[in-house]
Amino acid sequence: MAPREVTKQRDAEATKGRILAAAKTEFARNGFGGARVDEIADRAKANKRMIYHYFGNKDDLFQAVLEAAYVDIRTAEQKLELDHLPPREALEKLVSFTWDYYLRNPEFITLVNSENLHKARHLKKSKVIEAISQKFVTMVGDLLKRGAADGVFRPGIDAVQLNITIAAIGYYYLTNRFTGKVTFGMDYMTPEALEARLRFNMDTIVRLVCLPD
Amino acid sequence: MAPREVTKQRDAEATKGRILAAAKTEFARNGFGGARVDEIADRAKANKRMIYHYFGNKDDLFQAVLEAAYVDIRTAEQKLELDHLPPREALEKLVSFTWDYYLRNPEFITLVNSENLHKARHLKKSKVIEAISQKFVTMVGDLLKRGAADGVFRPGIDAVQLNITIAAIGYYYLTNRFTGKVTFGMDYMTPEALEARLRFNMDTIVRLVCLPD
DNA sequence: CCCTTAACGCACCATCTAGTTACTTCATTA
DNA sequence: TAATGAAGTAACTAGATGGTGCGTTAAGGG
Repeated sequence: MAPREVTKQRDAEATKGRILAAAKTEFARNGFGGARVDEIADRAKANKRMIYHYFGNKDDLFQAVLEAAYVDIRTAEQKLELDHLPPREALEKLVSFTWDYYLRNPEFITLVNSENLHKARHLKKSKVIEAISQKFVTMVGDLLKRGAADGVFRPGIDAVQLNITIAAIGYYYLTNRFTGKVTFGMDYMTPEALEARLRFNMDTIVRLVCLPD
Repeated sequence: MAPREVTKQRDAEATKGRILAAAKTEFARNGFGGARVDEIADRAKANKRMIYHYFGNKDDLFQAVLEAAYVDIRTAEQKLELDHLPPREALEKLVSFTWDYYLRNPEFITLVNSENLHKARHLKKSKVIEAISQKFVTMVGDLLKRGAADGVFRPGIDAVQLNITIAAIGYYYLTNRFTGKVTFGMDYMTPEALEARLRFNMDTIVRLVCLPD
């Protein structure tokens, strides 16, 4: 008889998955220091002992969450297939993808912020991250070369600087929306505000990269 | 006989100042949650009791630190006197000032990050911040109007969006330099890297705002 | 020179928190 | 079906942490 997956009472993979998901939420909400292991256990409907059993300690759990988050965004980026599009459309797709990703995965931003507060001490230990990130830089570098060859992009643009800028103009807007609301008095998250920001960012990048026609 | 300021054994203002400075360092280094009140007391060479005497509790102390930080940057901005310069030079001055301020006041960035993690709950309670921030938006708005009237800036640029972008491209680079080093493999803080980033950012903003000549 | 006020210090508490010990229960397989 | 190992649980600990009670001492006015 086939194993009844549905009503399995003990399922290591499922428990690990629930812990990871709960940890992501808790770490994103409170940062590494502010996150509580007990809270993660409760949210995961798992016993705290299981966290230590599967992940070792709080630091290693955070590292696992962070690695998964990076793998997720880098994987999504690879699926963009920018080389199938004309340069300018590819550039625009990259800008709106980055924006949408941050919007749909708000945990990513907070996790990265927390990790930078700790000087990337978890990410440093990770081995998978560097390789997949390098592929992304290459992808954007290839796009820039192609656009320049086609005479639609300015030549000589640095791929890393451009990547940083595309990330920055979306990321900063979203992560600093709370203090931003106090200082500028505007709601950052209305559909109109979000749309206006994407338009502004698109304009910024196109003016930076494209040659006037 | 004149009071001997030097050898004063009890000095409320001086103690308050040392506590505030120590708190700024500790909060910036570890975030609100990670900061330790005992550590602040030690660093300030003050008794922990004094912190609660002068500032009430940890939250109120953080609020005081944050307010001081915002007052500092907004005051420095007001001293720029952008209206004494031709529009394009004024714009460039604003970009490099923002960059330099973040570089010289790394605590500012970390404090703001921590405050946003907590959804600006301290800044919200503050009364002084909104007013001085509004003055800054007005300053940039006036510059944009003047530049457009002079025919050197594109008309219709939103002052708040521009402010956010100028901040973003510097702020993001600096706050995410640790994870950035792991993912992109470059040292963000060498003099050459810093100079290259400022040049790139200047270019980004000029292309966004100025009309081609 | 005294006396009130405020700066300052010590020792302590209640609570929280990462991590552990010792145990029970289920699933698989020989 | 019995054995074995992994999944899961509850109660606990040691140390940290924000916050206080209460006593002491310096400063400055009268």
